[in-house]
Amino acid sequence: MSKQIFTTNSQQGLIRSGSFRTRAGVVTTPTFMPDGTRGAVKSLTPEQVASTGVEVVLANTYHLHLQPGEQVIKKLGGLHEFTRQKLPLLTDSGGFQVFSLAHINKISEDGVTFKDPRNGDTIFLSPEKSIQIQMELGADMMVAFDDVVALDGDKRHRTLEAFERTHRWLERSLAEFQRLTKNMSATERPLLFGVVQGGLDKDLRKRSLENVQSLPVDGIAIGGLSVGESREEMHDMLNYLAPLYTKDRPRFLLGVGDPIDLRYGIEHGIDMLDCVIPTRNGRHGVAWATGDKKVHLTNAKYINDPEVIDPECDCTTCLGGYSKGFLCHQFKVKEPLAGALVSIHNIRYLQRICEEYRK
RNA sequence: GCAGGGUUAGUGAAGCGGUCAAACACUCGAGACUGUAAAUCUCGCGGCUUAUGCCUUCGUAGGUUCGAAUCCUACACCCUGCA
Repeated sequence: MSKQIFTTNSQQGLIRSGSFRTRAGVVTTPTFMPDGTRGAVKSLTPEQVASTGVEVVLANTYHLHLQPGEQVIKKLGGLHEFTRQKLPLLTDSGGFQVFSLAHINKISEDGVTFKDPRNGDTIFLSPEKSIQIQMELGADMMVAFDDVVALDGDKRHRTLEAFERTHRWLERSLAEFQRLTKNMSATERPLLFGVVQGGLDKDLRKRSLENVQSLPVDGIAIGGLSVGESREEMHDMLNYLAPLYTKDRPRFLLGVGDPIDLRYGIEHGIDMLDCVIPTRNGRHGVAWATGDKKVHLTNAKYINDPEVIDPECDCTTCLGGYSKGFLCHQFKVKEPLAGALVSIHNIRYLQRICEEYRK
């Protein structure tokens, strides 16, 4: 049933480079995708985002549904028109909020009831609802609504339950997706990613992957990692899954983006990754420099430093000549420009890593 | 000149006889952050440091007391009334 979506350009062992088509343009892989949760990559204009060379930007169903609501965005022309972002847009399903807001949600087979942490409003998300919202938003790529389990505490016992529920929810997500796209042409139809769960249980992970790959979804998303487990545990799982992927569809590792993990993922067959860390760290004054060295720009030692963050970097911040001294000062006086400049640098740092694997 | 009020660690500001190296906030120093409840959070912030440890601090100098940042005296400076 599933057709060939992904075109491989080169393959070296488990590492592959290629491309696939979305209705908003072609995506080259491996690729890093910054998170624009509320419709903006925090503090950056679409032009600044584009300057980093990234090809896809994320947005979030949960957040945009809460505010301003998908109907508002639809009225204002859809996500692209609304956010002025021309790059292909991928919306996350809200599944991650099942995990991150676990203390204020209630999961049932039908879906998840959240308490809005801002004002206490009750909001309900289900597989169907999530797909409907993503469709209304106008996403080019969407993710099925899944059930994510934390891996660092006493919740691991939920792994089996979440694994099973994620599959039932995927079938519902897919059915809703097919219902809403049945009249669309191939060129206007968005893409749907199914999510693999299973925690740190290899047998569950394998069955989950086989299940997702057996369905006519357009892409395979690996979820439920980087949620509290150790780096070794995460890498072990990525290594285990690597030979099990089919070649016909893009593989998206959800939420992973530390340079070390990014490389590990790509070297184990991953095509796409998203992560908040380059922008969050950027706003918090932490930049990466060649060798994955962390530069804490707020450190007192940088206040007189005339050098750019990384002389080998080709981002607009480094090419623009912004010194560590300038950035240090702007962070200390809480000027938002500093966070924006370092976010650009960090996103570019990750995208450059991806580009190295495309050769 | 007379009468009040005040002077606490980098800053502001609690404390008003023992449990005070001294609340709290900020500044400052360091760190964390992986499908963003995150321009957030954590730790440290007199000195020595392994410390439930020692030493030096609460305008200055004396005094009372077993014990003082806290009470008394003098002095210095600041603020407010009356002249």
